[in-house]
Order: sequence, then C-alpha cells, then structure tokens
Amino acid sequence: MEIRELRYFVAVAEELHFGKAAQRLGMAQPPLSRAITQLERRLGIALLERTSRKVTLTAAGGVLLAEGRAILSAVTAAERRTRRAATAHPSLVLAVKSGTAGELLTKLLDAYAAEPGAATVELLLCEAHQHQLLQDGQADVALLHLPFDSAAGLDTEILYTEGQVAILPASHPLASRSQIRMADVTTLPELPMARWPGPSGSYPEGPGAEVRNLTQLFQLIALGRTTVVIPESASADLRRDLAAVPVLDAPPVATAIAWPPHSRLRAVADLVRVATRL
Amino acid sequence: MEIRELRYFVAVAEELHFGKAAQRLGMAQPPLSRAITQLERRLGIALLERTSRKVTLTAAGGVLLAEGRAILSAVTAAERRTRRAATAHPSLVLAVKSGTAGELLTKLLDAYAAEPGAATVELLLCEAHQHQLLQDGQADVALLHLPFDSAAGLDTEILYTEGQVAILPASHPLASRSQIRMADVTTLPELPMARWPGPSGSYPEGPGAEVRNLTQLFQLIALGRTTVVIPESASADLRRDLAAVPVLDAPPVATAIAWPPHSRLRAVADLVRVATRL
DNA sequence: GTGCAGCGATACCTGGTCGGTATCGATCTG
DNA sequence: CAGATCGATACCGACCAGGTATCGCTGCAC
Repeated sequence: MEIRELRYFVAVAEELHFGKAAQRLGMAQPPLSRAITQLERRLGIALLERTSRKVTLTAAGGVLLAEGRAILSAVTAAERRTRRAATAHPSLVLAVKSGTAGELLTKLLDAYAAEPGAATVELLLCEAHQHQLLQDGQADVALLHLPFDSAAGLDTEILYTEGQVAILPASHPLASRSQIRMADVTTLPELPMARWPGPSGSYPEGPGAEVRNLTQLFQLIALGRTTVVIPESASADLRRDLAAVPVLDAPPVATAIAWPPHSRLRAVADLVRVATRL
Repeated sequence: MEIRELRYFVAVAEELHFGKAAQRLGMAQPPLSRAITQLERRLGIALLERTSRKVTLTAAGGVLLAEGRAILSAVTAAERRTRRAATAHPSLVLAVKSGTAGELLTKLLDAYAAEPGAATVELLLCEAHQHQLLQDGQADVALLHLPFDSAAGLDTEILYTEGQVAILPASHPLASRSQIRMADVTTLPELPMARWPGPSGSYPEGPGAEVRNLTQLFQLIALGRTTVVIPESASADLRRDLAAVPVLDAPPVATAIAWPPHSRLRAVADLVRVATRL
C-alpha cells in the first residue's frame, strides 16, 4: 500500500463520488477509478460498493478510512518535523489556546528558558484542537484541558486540576450567588449555553450562540445572549460587566502538557520535566 | 513522500550501510542509493552524511527515522485491520501477558460475552510488548501494567492498582518477613534482579538472569539464582517453594485496558465500557 | 417508453520512473 | 602502492501512472 493510493482512497471515501474526488486531487477520473480498483485487488477486499448512481463504504472501507486519515496526517507530520529538525537552531513550537493558563504559561516559559541548552520556544496560539496541530506536526508540545480537549494518541502529564465557574452577566440574578449547580445554568431558557466548533470546524446543533474564542464569548455573555461554564483560571481578569460563580458539581478540569508519543526531541523532554516540577 | 521511500530510508538508517540495507530490501544497491538521494532532494534536506567508508544520520535523519518507523507500523496495522474488518464475523483480539490478571480476565470476558451483540474475543497471549501488537494491528485491545508497559500513543483506562511483592525462595532469610523495602531486595549480591527483554528483544546489561516469562522466572528463583519484584496479583497460586513478601516502597502498579486511539470498532468500545464497570 | 444526463469502467496511448548491470571514484588497510 | 570496500553514476529495458476518448448502466423527465 502506497501513500498515493491512500490519499486517493481517502478522497473517494470522503466524497463518495469519483468525479469530485478526482477534481479535488487535481487529476482525471479514469486513473483514479483504476487506482482504487487496483488497491482493492491487491488487498483482496472490497472497500467501496458502487452502482453507477451511488458509492458507499463497506465496513472494511470504513476502517481503512480512519486508519488512512491517521497515516496521512502522520506523513505530513513527519515531513514538517524533519524539515524543522534540519534548520540550524530548531525551535520548539508550543500550542496553547489563546487566553489559557496565563500564569502557568509565564512560569513555564521562564523556568524552561532558565534551563541549560534551552531552545527558543515559539508560541502557536490557536482557538482549539491543539490535538490536530500535534498530530500533523505543526506543533511539538501543547497545553490542553482534559477532558475537553482530546488527548487520543498523545502522551500527557497532568499539571494541575481546578474547578469550573459559570460566567454570567453581572446583572443576572444568579450572579450574586456564592456558588451554584450545573442544573442552575443549563436550564436557563433565556441563556442557552454557548456552542464551540468541533474538530471539523462545524458547530453542533443547539440554541446557544456559536463562538470561537473567549473574547467573542464574553461579549455575547455581556449582551445577555448566552452563558458558559469554564475552568476557573480562564476567568481571571474578567470584564467588569461579567461575574464568575463557582459551579459545585461541574467536573474538574485538568490542565495537561501533551506531546506526540514518539517525539525524541530533547527540548520536548526538557520542557515536560520543567512543567511537572512547577 | 511515499511508503516505498520511507521503507528504503528506514532500512538504510537502521543498517547505516547501503549494501546491507539493499540486501535486506531484496534489491540492488544502486537504485537504493538513487532513491535516497532523490528523497533528500525532494525534501531539500540532508538525511545522511556519507563518506565512502561510513554512513551516519543527521539530526533531521534521526527525526525521520523515528517518524518513519511509526508510519510503517501504522501502515501494516491499517492493512491488517482492514483485512480483518472484511471477514464475515470480525473477532476482537485481546492481547494479554500470559499469567496476568487471572481473575480480572475471567470476569471481563464473562461480562463482555453477556453484552448484546458481543463479538467473539480471541486471546493473544504474549510475553510482553502488547504495545507493539496494538501499534501494528495484530491486536485490537490489550491489558497492560503501568508504568512497566509503555502506553505511548495509546488510549488507556485504568482498571485497578495494586502493590508489589518480592518473590523469594521459601528458604531465604527475608522470606519470613511480613514486609520489606526495595533496598532489601535490590542490594542482595547473591540474588541479582532478573532482567527482561526490551522491545527490540535484547536484554539490558546486568548480573541478573535473563527471563522471558513467569514460569522461567519462578524456576530460577526456586533455584536461588535470581529474585524479582512483581505485582501482587501475579503471585497468586505461587509454587510451594517460593514466598511472596510485600514491598512497602515499591511503586504501585496499575492494570489498564489500552487500545489504539482512532479505533472505531464498536466491540472495542463495548469491551472498555464493560471493563471500567467491573 | 424513449431520450437524456450523470457516473463509473474500459481501451488505448505516452512519458516518467523504477530496478537492474556495469563501472567509476574515493578511502582505508597492510 | 595494491587491493578491498563502498557509495555514486551511467545507461538500459520494463512497467505503470496519468491523460483522452468512449462505453455501458441507471435514474429521471416528459
């Protein structure tokens, strides 16, 4: 099985249409058809059921689609990392959600910079899905929030855990309470919970506002359009017109440092060691 | 970058000798040289330093070697899993170290078999390194012992934790103690700690005996040649001529269920759910 | 039911590339 | 300095990837 064949198969499996897949791949349809047929023949397995009107995945095809996606991103990751390792002074790319872990991040960067032989750390600020950045090699290490961010296939080390707070307009009746419960906020019909985009970039269904980052979120909360339950530390330096109320029964959130499992970079190992000692 | 090129590069990087690598790949040396050169040209990066007497890896080459190995095993895993998914009644392959988790395993298998729509579970008994079996697709799920077994790049769920015991000849002075410390056993000059093979199959340096499984190990302990500290549960049904003494300060061992992160198999999800409920 | 449009498969051609053999050039050994 | 070792280069034949033209099947419109 070759990368080329995998790329072709993934395209067809995602489009479920040979013509569109060929267009996406920048090639003509006939060689694509042939390549897929040949892949199936070599594996001795049907990956797609095709009529002249519809293409569907077989069970085996579904498995190969999942595995193939992982392999393709691993390949682009390998290229990126190899290329980066070839530069004179390879830097370390740390992915963090903007607005996250303010104090921890400062301490971590300071402590690591003091290490002998420390690499320069580039910060890759993102809205979410650091997971993908690690998988396809755009980042070397990431700070993420468990269990919200997926850590599938990553090595992690938990740095600390904290409770969660609800963010409400300062004028809201619940804002003056010293603590509340999940049920108190999730059942407010006038304040539906905000929705965040999934890994594909699309939003789940629901009544709440669609947001991408804390600034958007806080603005919408101030306008009385939505509310949210987030880790305590993300509510530091809150706007005057917002209030943070501890939510007793919200699941605790762990901030973890994560890296791809076969990373051999000395800088990653150093940074993780420093982080766990903080 | 194609799989073929990666396979070639990994072979050369491991052998550090074009001729031997070509032999291992079953091809002549010149096309191999050319393929590597071309890979380097396309990446725009030197992966190997070569004189006519010696081949060494560059930093970038080292990175690509690590990434490439992971990719190659992911590809063979993808083929195996796809092929397995194509069979009429795909079974679930569970990898366990022989002699491990006796009672837990029985309960797990029974509980899972009672699930509606349960797949048949094939047991893959191995000496160690279930990690590799999951990575290259020979197994779908595994039971492993943290922190001994590597769980890098796997999703895990901890089932339970337990203390460790030292296994000693029944006649040994320490055998009658109700508890001991690590220092007591690691410093016995006449009983050096047994050595287990690493992932490559080779043994670390040391004075202790080389063992592959519990049967071998227990025999050597009974003969007064070695000793070992292992999880409590592995000492159930111990031979008469051996004694198990709790080691107070040995790190606790967790038995976990592990699976590859992008596994979409329903059977894996079911088995994990059942396992965590035990 | 007939004609048409959409879609995947097939037939056939061309150029690139993969792998093989022969050989060169450099370097270490004795 | 002769010989051995090892990677690179030159050259050749076979194969295969990709392109165009076209076929055959299947819904659908009227």
